[in-house]
Amino acid sequence: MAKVDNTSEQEGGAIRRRNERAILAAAERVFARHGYRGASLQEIAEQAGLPKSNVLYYMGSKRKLYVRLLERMMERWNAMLDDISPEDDPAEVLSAFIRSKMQLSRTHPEGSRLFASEILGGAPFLQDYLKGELRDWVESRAAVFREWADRGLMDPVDPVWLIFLIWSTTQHYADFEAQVLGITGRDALSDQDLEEITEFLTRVVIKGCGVKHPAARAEDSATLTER
Amino acid sequence: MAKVDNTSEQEGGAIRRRNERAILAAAERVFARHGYRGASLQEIAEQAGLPKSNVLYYMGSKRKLYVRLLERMMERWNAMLDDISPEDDPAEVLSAFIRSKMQLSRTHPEGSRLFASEILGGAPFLQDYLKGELRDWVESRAAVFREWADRGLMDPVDPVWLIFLIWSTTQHYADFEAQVLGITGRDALSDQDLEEITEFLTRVVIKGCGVKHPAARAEDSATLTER
DNA sequence: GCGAAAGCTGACCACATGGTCAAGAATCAG
DNA sequence: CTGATTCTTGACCATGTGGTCAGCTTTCGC
Repeated sequence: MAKVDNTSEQEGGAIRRRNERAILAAAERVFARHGYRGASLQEIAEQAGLPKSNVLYYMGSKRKLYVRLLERMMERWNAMLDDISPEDDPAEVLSAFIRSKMQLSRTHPEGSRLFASEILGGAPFLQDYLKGELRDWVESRAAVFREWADRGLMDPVDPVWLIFLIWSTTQHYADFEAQVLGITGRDALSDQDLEEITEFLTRVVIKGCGVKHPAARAEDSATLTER
Repeated sequence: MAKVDNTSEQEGGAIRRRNERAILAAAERVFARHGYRGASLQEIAEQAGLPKSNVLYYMGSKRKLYVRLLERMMERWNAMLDDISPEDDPAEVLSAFIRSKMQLSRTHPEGSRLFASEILGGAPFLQDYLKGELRDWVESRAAVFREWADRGLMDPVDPVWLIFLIWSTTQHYADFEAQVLGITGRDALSDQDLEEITEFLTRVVIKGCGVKHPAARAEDSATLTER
């Protein structure tokens, strides 16, 4: 029957792993570009350098392949969701937040676009994730932001809108890459551009939300116990 | 032959206008949700309450229908691109900029998503527009922003990144509506929510870019000749 | 009222789609 | 070496796709 349970990551022989990698990479590109419906297994197979039957053999179905890609992307996303506490320095947390999200757009643009395409289509596969895990995560962060505001460490802005601001601005450089390149007249954004943008966003967010003394972390955490 | 040149807007009889409206509205929804390839004329026809043949009769082809929708959206976009000059008050211009873009997301979410889907797919139909008209428009605005920075009316931020920030944050509430609703746990965003978000974004942008006294426009333009 | 133009639409076409399957080829554990 | 498992793939299928077309009805100017 040749069925394989996809529970583990490192399962299967070398051949399987190699082919699955090729398929997943190709599929991510094609799904990102054309959406779930618009993507065709034929095109994915061609970009992976395999016959269509082979794609079905490894992935089972178009739906399973798509879901697997989404899950992989959510894992990447979760990987950067380190917890924070009200004791942390707001400036540093926000800065790290923007930087890591920006790097996700940089290192996995296709995955970002895949995610965007899914949401754009009404999130038929991710609805539960959005209303569950992700919502909880946002709420927990929002609570910390509010605490900071209460302590006078930043302006009392709505934390959720702030998170959306950071998500949208960083995601923009992956999702709207074609627009960014067309308007700036470049072939690609350099590492330097990305660094510049990251600094710009960080600056606007921190200054715009009235975050206090961005470089006073060491003092703060040191004085915490003293007070 | 019953061919019609699409050059003018108000052409055709009442029947034609009514059916075209229904088709365009349905097509905008379907294209926005599934992308160009993923959308089917069958589904568009059903949502418009017409047989598929009728859609082809009015629109000629899937491609022409899609292009027409994009052009309509670009017209809406252009409609809010009133010119600005370095003499204007930065705070007021940026505020109006954010507000009008936010309203576009509000009044035409499907159109916004259609546009997003096109860009996400690499802008195969809009490349020329991006590299031409839109780029020029951005450049002209950027020049004004730089002038403001030179005059000390705002921080010397890169105007292009600032424009992208505004675009992405406002567009977000149309394109990622599913995510926003899922996370906030609402059925829809109210007018009040939108107003709140608009004020938040305006505040962060203006404060974050160090724009001087937002409400001092009259003075400024008055004192300009005196100095 | 009449003729022309516009509107309508089911039947149809070539082609692409996701998916199945059977039969052979390659690999690998013992 | 051998038997079993994994891998490979072309042929095939039902269904859906964008698009054409002929023939019909409706509308409208005169």
